[in-house]
Amino acid sequence: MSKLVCLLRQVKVEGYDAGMSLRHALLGLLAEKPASGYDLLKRFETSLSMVWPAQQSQVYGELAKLKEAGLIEVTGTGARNRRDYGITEEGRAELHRWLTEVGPDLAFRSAALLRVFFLWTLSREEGVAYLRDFARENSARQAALEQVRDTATWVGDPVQVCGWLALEFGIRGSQNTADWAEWAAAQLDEQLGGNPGEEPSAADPT
Amino acid sequence: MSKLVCLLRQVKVEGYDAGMSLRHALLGLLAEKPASGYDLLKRFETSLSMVWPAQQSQVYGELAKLKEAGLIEVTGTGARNRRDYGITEEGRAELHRWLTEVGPDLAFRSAALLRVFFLWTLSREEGVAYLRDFARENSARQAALEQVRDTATWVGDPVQVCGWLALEFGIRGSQNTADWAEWAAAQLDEQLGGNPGEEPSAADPT
DNA sequence: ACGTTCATGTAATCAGTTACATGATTTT
DNA sequence: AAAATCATGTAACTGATTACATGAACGT
Repeated sequence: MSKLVCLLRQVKVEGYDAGMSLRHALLGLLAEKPASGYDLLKRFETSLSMVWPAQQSQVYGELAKLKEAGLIEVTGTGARNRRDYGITEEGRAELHRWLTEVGPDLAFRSAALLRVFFLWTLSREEGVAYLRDFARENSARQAALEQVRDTATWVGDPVQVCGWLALEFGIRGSQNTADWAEWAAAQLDEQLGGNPGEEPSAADPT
Repeated sequence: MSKLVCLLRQVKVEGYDAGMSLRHALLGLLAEKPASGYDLLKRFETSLSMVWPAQQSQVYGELAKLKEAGLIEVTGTGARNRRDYGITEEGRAELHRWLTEVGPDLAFRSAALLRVFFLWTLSREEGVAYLRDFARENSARQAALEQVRDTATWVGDPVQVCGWLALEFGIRGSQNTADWAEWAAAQLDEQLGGNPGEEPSAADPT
């Protein structure tokens, strides 16, 4: 087995949260003010899409479960079969528990980074192109997020402040990833210097 | 609707890869050399755990499907019912397609970051504690990964180089996240300055 | 009248997690 | 002989995605 594999045995990753993130995301949104499934859905398509995307069917399904569990309740109805949900005291308690008692969760999945492990199967040109493309995509996102940040003011409202903090994470993360990808492209270009052709580098079969 | 929500409408996130990442991860690992399900499993528990964790049941199940699809084949058997799989030409072609034709995928999920959106429901102390804890966890991971990096040499073998690039991403990402979390804790402390008690800040109900 | 947006749901499927189950081989 | 490790699988369930389906209200 390779060195990297052996060494990484020390750095263990604990499992993906205690699940239930969508459930708590809905509670968090409803803690601000009552809303319908349709309203909540739009939040998942915009502000929350970067950290926790969710589908329409999932949102409506989860709302039904939350109502069943007594964590939210119907607070009003409107035109077109609209139902507004509000968070209950039990719901607020559960949200608080999730935010304070469940330790932070470092787990994440990235298909883009997974591919980096297998870049050696490509030619040098292809591998470098992949990394440069990744860098470009991240820079583009960074620019878009920065524009959002600079268009509004964030002080005052605590709800807005938290959104701004998350946004700033997105900006820094995109920048960081873009920088890394450019660096990695240069490294790959250098390390695989003696392998210019279409042929992927041969694996050492030991 | 709040400003953040409106503004973020511009920054759309395309869906989570074209799925199938585990499938391609297995192909990538087998592209290096033949291995058994058990061998592959250990890779997912170590080097790949940071970017794409996978369970035992999932690995064995996916191997059966890959074999069925003709992307891998049994290349040998050993003691204790062991079967070694090797990648076929079709498998290599599919891996190449995944690495080159499917554009990079920026989507990711983070329960930790999701919680940041709802930190305003906590007292200032609780919110700041959450962020500082997050910073600490990320610094710890950074240190662990740096130790791994500094224990081995990475030049020469292209397979190792790619692992090293991914490892470096983990280090930079952890550092970046830790820095952000410390900064965010300070911001939260400052912005919510006038709210020292146990009481969460009231939401603006407009 | 007609198209769009609002608004909710269901069904089928796939991906991922946890738990259970079994037996062979190697190490102590 | 017992314990640990190697090695594979299945079953039940939860979480997530895609597609289908419907209808009310609003704007033009």
